[in-house]
Amino acid sequence: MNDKKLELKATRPRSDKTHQAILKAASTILKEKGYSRLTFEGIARLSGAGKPTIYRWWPTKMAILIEIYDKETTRLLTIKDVGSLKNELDQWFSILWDDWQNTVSGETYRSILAEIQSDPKGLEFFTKSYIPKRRHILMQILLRAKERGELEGRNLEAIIDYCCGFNWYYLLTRTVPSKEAVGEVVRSIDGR
Amino acid sequence: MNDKKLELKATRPRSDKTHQAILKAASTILKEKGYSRLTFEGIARLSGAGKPTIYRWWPTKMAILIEIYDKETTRLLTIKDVGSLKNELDQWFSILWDDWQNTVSGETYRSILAEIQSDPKGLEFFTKSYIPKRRHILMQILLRAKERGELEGRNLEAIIDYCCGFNWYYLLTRTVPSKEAVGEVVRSIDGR
Amino acid sequence: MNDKKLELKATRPRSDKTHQAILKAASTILKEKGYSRLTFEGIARLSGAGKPTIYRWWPTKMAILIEIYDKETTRLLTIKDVGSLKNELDQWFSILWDDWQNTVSGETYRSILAEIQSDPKGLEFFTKSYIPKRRHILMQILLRAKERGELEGRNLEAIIDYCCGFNWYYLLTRTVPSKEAVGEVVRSIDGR
Amino acid sequence: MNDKKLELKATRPRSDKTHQAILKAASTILKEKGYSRLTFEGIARLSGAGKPTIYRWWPTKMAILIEIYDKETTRLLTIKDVGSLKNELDQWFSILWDDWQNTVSGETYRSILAEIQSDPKGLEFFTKSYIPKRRHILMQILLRAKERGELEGRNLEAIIDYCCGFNWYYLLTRTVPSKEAVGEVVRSIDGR
DNA sequence: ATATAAACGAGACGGTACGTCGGGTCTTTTT
DNA sequence: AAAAAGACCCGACGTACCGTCTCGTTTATAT
Repeated sequence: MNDKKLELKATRPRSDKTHQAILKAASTILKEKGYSRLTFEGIARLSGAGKPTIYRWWPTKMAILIEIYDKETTRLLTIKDVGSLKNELDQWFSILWDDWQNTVSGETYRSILAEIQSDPKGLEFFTKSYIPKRRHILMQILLRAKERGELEGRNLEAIIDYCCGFNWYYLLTRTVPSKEAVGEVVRSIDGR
Repeated sequence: MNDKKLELKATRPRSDKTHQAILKAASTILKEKGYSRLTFEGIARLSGAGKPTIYRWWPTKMAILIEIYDKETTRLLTIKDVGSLKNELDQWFSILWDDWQNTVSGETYRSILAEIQSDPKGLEFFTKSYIPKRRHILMQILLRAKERGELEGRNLEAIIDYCCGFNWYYLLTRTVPSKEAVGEVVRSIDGR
Repeated sequence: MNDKKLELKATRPRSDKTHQAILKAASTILKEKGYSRLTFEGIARLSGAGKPTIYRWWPTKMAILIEIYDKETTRLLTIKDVGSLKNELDQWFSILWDDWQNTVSGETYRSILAEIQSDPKGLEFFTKSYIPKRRHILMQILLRAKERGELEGRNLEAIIDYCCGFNWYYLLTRTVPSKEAVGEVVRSIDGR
Repeated sequence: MNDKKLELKATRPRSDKTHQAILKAASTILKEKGYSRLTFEGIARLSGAGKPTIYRWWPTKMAILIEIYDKETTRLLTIKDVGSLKNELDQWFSILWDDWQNTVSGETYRSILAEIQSDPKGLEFFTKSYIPKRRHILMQILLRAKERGELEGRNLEAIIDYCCGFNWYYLLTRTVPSKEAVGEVVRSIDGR
């Protein structure tokens, strides 16, 4: 992937302009029309790219969605150690929902969850390659807490399951959790 | 709806045979081909019914899915008071996952969650009319616990949120929660 | 085909308006843009019909071409017995080329000949079912001459071959035979 | 074209290997898949050449077809004077059909005829530059006969028209003329 | 028993989108 | 400077479903 430059070929390079135009178009459609109107046809129309060009680089809708999502959410990858489980969890929820609410990333993630219900390969990729990366962030928070002596005897994976599930529940019903609701989840983890 | 009998007309009644054939066909397709292959066209083909007949009674896919789901899950509506929060929660998780795993209801519920991502009216109906009924079951369990003096100062709605979310998380990734994972969730509710 | 009415089915009848609109559109495109621009896509666009509707009734381009051609050329089916081989042949050539030049039928027939070069089923249909009908007209002229004692010992099928071939040669090169050229062919048949 | 060598430049010469590979590939596809599968894309794939290379040297499919056809049919250019119109015509038909049947040239010529129906420039080239060369062969036969006193008052061009037409008729319907059919044509020319 | 009106199967219809093939052109590196 | 090769935009392919429509047939009341 990163050693592409090593296998030099005499060939026209991929057009970055087109690449960006396609992502932009997809993202725009998601924002303005929503997932149900996100079609390869429409992306091609709006971006000015040809359908075959899109299929060449993103064989499934999932692939496009993932790339859009990744562009918007690099912030999440680092939750600073602030010495308190509660604070770090609050920060995690806060950053996540700030993103999901204020950018297209919420609609994008919702779309990914819909998409994997009808695309087995997408499901495979998402659960095997994508989710772990994102669970990892939360796991680090929990492990730091453990080092501090908290979370004795707790099943950290299960905690992550219901934390994520909590978020998915709101996302999929197009609602936003109240501070109190988030507070309850955090309390259920750090035992008050 | 219920006063249909009052406006008597000389008219042919709805055919129950066709009604059942359509539900059967939809359910079969869900089981054998999955959500992505569940189409009105296919249901009509398999059931022998005409497409307009299906549209007359179920204007959206959601309507069919809900009816299929309801047929399979009446059991869930009653969790007996066994005097222990932990036991009742265990029972709730156990019955739910037993259903989802061993009948078509898991695939059906998963399909509903996918469907509401692209059907605003379906989302409206599901969140306003359907989810409350199902949250109610869990709420009763929690309220019974509260009467026993447990769950002091807890946000019961939020607890239900992450309980359901936990289930959705597994359902949508086509996995099944381990006993340990369920145990962790239960523990997080009843505080060990 | 003609006893369709006997096997009555309760179904929406084929829309004649659409049927005619499609033929009209195809014919217009042929006339204005030529065979190379005759596409199902374009016919659908111009006629306002859906592509599937067109494919339902005319599985190949050939089928449309044949129907267009038939609409324009019923005149040819009857060459009157005027008592003279030469006169009847002249009449045949004259009517045929009058049609081919002044209506879309020339372009249509040319298109058919191009089409059968890449559509084996079209070729099969055209040679087995269509050409014979049209050769028959010429054959009747020759048989009438034979009854009058002309064309002794001649291979009538071969005569038809080169008569038709002569016409195809001009049609395919987008030229029109001169009177002298037609005269020469006629002379070669009736032996001056 | 021939003074290319005069404008010597530090330039890479056209690769004859590639040139031959392209013709070979085109010819192979014609033989094995037929005209409808003869595409620039496919030729590039099979020959290993890039599409632009092919377009540089053969701007249209016609150009490739002509070059393939020419490679196979140099024999035809000389029909010996054997002192008899009938014999020379027989020889002409015989050599032509022997070629068309036993090499890829029949499929090639058929393809050219299809191609000119959708390529105006190809038609122009074919009728103006190519057909005359081939008609010339037949014309020489007829002129020799005329010198011998035959074909008095006949329109030689028209005779060539229907001779060629006769051949095209069979070629385009993927049939082969019988000896009797050819005999009839020859008889119609030399008047028995 | 008979008229009536909705329910029904069948499937045609105008559409949208699918995923793919091929046509020509462009841009880059290699020779 | 030509060759080579893959990327590109584009148009069309033939198919699957969508949701609506128009048919002729069936059938349980309501007269």
